[in-house]
This record gives sequence, C-alpha cells and structure tokens, in this order.
Amino acid sequence: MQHFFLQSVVNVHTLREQAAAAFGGRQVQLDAPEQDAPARMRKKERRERILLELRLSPHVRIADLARRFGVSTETVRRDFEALSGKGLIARAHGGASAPPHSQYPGFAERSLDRQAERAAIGESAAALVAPGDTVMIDSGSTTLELARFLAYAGTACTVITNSLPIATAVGQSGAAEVIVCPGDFLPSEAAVIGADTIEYIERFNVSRCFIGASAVSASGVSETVRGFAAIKRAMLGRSAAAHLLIDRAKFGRAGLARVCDLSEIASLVTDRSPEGELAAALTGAGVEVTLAIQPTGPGRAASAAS
Amino acid sequence: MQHFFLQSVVNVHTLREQAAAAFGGRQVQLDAPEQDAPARMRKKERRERILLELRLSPHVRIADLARRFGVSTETVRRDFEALSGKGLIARAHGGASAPPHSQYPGFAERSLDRQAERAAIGESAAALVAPGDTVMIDSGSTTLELARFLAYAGTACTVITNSLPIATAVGQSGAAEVIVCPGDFLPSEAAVIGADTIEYIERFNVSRCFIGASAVSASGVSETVRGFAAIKRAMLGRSAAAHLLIDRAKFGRAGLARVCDLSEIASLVTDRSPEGELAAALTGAGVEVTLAIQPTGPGRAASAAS
DNA sequence: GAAAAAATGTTGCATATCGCACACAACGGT
DNA sequence: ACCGTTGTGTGCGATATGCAACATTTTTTC
Repeated sequence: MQHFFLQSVVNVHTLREQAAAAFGGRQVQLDAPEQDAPARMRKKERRERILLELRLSPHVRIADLARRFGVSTETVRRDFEALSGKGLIARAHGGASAPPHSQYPGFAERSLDRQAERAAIGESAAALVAPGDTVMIDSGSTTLELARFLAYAGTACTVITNSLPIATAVGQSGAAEVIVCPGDFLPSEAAVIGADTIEYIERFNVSRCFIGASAVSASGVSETVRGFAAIKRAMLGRSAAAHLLIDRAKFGRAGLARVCDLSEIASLVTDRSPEGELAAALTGAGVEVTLAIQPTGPGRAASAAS
Repeated sequence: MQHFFLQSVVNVHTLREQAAAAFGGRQVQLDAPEQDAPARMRKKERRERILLELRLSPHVRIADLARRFGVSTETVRRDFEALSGKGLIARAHGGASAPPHSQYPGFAERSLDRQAERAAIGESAAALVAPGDTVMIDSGSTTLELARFLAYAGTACTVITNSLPIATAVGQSGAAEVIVCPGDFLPSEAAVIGADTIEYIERFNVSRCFIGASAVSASGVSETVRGFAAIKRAMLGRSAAAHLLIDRAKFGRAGLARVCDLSEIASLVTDRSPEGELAAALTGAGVEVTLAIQPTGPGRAASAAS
C-alpha cells in the first residue's frame, strides 16, 4: 500500500500545481500588514498551499510538507509560525491542523477574537432550549457555539437552520432533529441565503429563534451582510419569541441592513450589561437581558492548557 | 488570556462529565469484535471522550489528555493506537486529529477502506464537469471525493446537492456556485432527505448528475438507505445524463431499495472493469464505463508518505 | 553591478515523544 | 481463595521535533 502511493506522487504533484495556479488567481493577502513591499512568489504560494492542504486533510506534518515542497523543515516551520500567528492554522507537535473549529473557512479569520465570550453566550442560550422545543437558529459564529452546546448537552429538540455547520453540530448529538433550509450557499459563512431560504422558513412556526447580528443599538438590530437580514426577519416572523445572541463589541453600532426593532426581540444574551442609551432602549422595549457567565467552553480548555 | 481559562477548567470538566453521561446513553461499541467479554467502564468511557474532544477541536495532544483524564501518557497512547486501528482517529506525532476528512462522523467508520479507489473515481468524475456546467451531486463518500476535486481544480460550475460536506467542499473553491437542498438532516451521512428535498430537486433541470449507490448489478442500481433511493431517482429524472460513481466492491450486489435500471445511466465511473453478467448488461444498456486511473489524490499522499 | 535585505539552508543541542519491556493492580471466572 | 486476563504505570534507549545561531543563496534596491 505504501509504495503504491509513492509511485503516483508525481501525478499528485501535477494536480497540485494546477490547483495552486487556479488558486493563485484570487490570492489572499497573507502577509499584508507587517511587510508592505514583500515577498517573492515562493513564500506566498507555499503558504497558500499549506492552507489548501489543510482543507483536504485535517492535519499536515512538517516533515511531509518539507519533502513535498522541496524545502527544509525549518522553512515550513517558519511558515507555520507565520500562519499560526495570524490564526489561520493551529500548531501541534510535528505539524499543524485546521484552526480551532472552523472547517468553515470564512469563520477562521475572525473567529479568534472573543471566542471565549461567544462560547459563554452560546452556553447561556443553550440553557433556554428545553427538550421537545422546536427552534430556529440563524447562522453565525456565536449561534454556532449555541449549537455546539446543544449537541454537547444532548438536548432532544428540533432545530431549523440555514447554517451548515450548525446543522452538522446539532445533528452530531443524535438526540436532536435538524431541518436544513435550501438556498444559495455562501462559502464565507457556510450558510444558505436567498429567496428559497426565506420561502422555506415561512413554512414553519416555532416557539423560539436564536439570531446573531453585526450590530445592535437603541434604534434596533442590524446586519452587514445584506442577504442575511432578510433571513433573520423571516425567522423572527415565525417565532413566538426571539433571542438575540451578541457580544458587547457590537453594542451601539449600526450595520448596513436593518433587521428589526428592539421591541421585536424577547431577550438579549450577551457577555456584559449594556449601558447608557442602549440599556434604556432595551428596558423601554421590554427586552430581557441575559448575562452569560464568563468563559467556559468545550474544546477550548485543551488548547489553553497546552 | 491563559490563566483566564485555567481558572475555569473545573467548570469545563463538570460540563464534560454531563456530556459524557449523556453520550454514554447511546454508547458506540468501540471494542466490539475482538473482545467479547470486555472491559471496565473506564477504558471505554475514556475513548469515547477522546472522540468527543476530537469533534470539538481538530487536534488533541497526548499530554493534555493524559493530564485531563488523570492517566499516564502511555495509556492515552494505547487508546490512540486502538482508535486509529479502527480508523476513528488519525495519529500524529504528539497527538491525534480527526480521521482523514470526515468532520462527518457517520462517514468515519467506513471511509477508510477503498479510500484511494474512491479518490481516483472522484478525480475521474471531476474531469467530466466543464466550466459553466450545472450538475447535481448526490451525497456519499465517493461523490464527496468528486466535490473535493472540483474545488481543488477550481471548476466554475453550479452544483446542486443534498449533502452538506459536498456543499462545503465545492463552495471552498470560490469558483463554483452551490445550491443546497432542504430537508431532514441525517447525521450519519451529513445529508438531507425527505419530501422537501425531492420537491426541491424537481424544480431544477441540469445537464448531468453524479450519484453513488450501495450496489450495482445486471438488474440495476440499488441503495440500502431507503430515504436515499428517492433522492437519487429525483436527480436522475432531472438530468440529461447520469453518472454512477461506484467502486468494484459493489459490483454484482443488490441493496434493499431499487434506484433505477442500468439503461437510465449514461456512464459508470469505477476503479476496475466489470466482468461477466454485469459487463454484459452494461454493454446491453449502452452504459459507458470510465475506468479511474489508479490512486492519486490530494490529502492522501501526505499520510501515505509518512 | 554592488550593497542591502529577505528568505532559506545548515548545524548543534535541548526537549518531547515513541515504543518497548517489565511490574503492578484490578477484575472475573473457577 | 486461586489464577489468568486485562488494564495501567514506570523506566529506558531510540528517534523526532523544536529552537536558536550562523552560513548561504536569492531577490531587491539604488
């Protein structure tokens, strides 16, 4: 079996070249901030390839990559260090793997900040779901945490979602039923959007929905990704009660697309008490505020303890 | 940030206990075949927890787990060895990560055998898709390979699928458009099934569809998972040409649910020429047979070379 | 075209991990 | 109560990895 593969290594390389070329067309700015006049193609390309490999198998080894790229292990090690510095990969002894969870690329870049806060918010929100409930869960990194906690706790509920990672996460528990919405797949969020999605959502009626957002202020909830606002509104319209999961970094700001008024949501789950104008508006709108108990979360302890 | 986490390690543990308990209710038979009168709870539970951890973060380290479980590293090492022997995890120096691809649990158990063959089949099938094409892709581990190669090659096509991992894989390329079908989520396959799925599929017309199956024989194509047969038929009905992706292990067998006649498929992509009755039937039905060039595949070379 | 800067390769050593052998403890069957 | 089985811990030499300093090559810049 071993030499089997070794014989075909050449073919593999050829394929990889093609892919790398195709990929190169829409290069990500990997080393943007620090060096402004950077780099020959080599380094960049190699690092892109590392990320590419990492999408295909969850773990790559330094020695393998070094051999494959025809460079020394030190070079690969340096690449790893740079990439892990940007949070694009997670280092491990002898290799590297995909960042914390996101098999979902789009999330990766941003999902490092406030990870702990989001986990706490997700955990608190999960407590709101009782066995037997039917809920809708919006896409987003905070709501994904909710999904993970639901799965972790094994809550026997029915979940309707437009997010693929959320469907997968909740489904893993085996205890929950998951209904996936149709629509156009948006890679950056690993969720579906569009008219089909909305039409489908409107077939259901649920007791609760959990939504995320880009911003919340006294004037209401808003979202930067335009297609998402409509989805959130559709979910709101079909739920007896709506819960907004949002961290304090988004207080007092406003996004491009308006989602709804504060009065339309039943509760806000966050990591710190809102203050000032927003607090007043929330009280005025009769929105209950749930404060998440600080950082705790499955999957984080391991990396933190190391 | 570090001590931050360390302070809450206790909470994490408590949470993990709960989850482990919940999980224990539907324990998988980890060491079923070899030892019939096995084991105290300890080992089993520990190994389940390892798998649980692995779902939450893509890589766990031996030292961490040893400390967390309060056992020696040797013990964890033995667990790793056992689990990797069953293909449930992939070993790495200093730790372990999720098996080859499947962030998708159900796939895991079976997706080791014939992995290379499936990759070859997927690669061959990917060559059938031209830029601009619109295709449907059925769920399954072989068709997932097709999706990965499409993404890897960056083919600019439109894909309609009922499989979440396929949607994610194809979407990653950024070059393709992906339309996801609605329906009831089936965790073991990470795909959706049901009436909604079928109804949705029937809204489209495509040039090609790629389907997998549990078995193929002279009397036709069949599938063991009942809900899937209907999906495959729906896709067949909406495609100008159908391609069956199937490895030689499934030749000459029959599954519970009948999918279609051989005459309904345009081509069969496989890893070895069919023989005897099946070959005759294929010729008779005018089915073109495409033989996949032997093992090659992204993501595999790394693990094989090690 | 030469100097400067960046990237990469090389070396040596500290450390971590591996794999094995053996010893001990816990449990189950007779 | 005995003994065999199984799971676990400990110690050790071999190997792999990490890390830092320095040499070398390549690229950039003027």
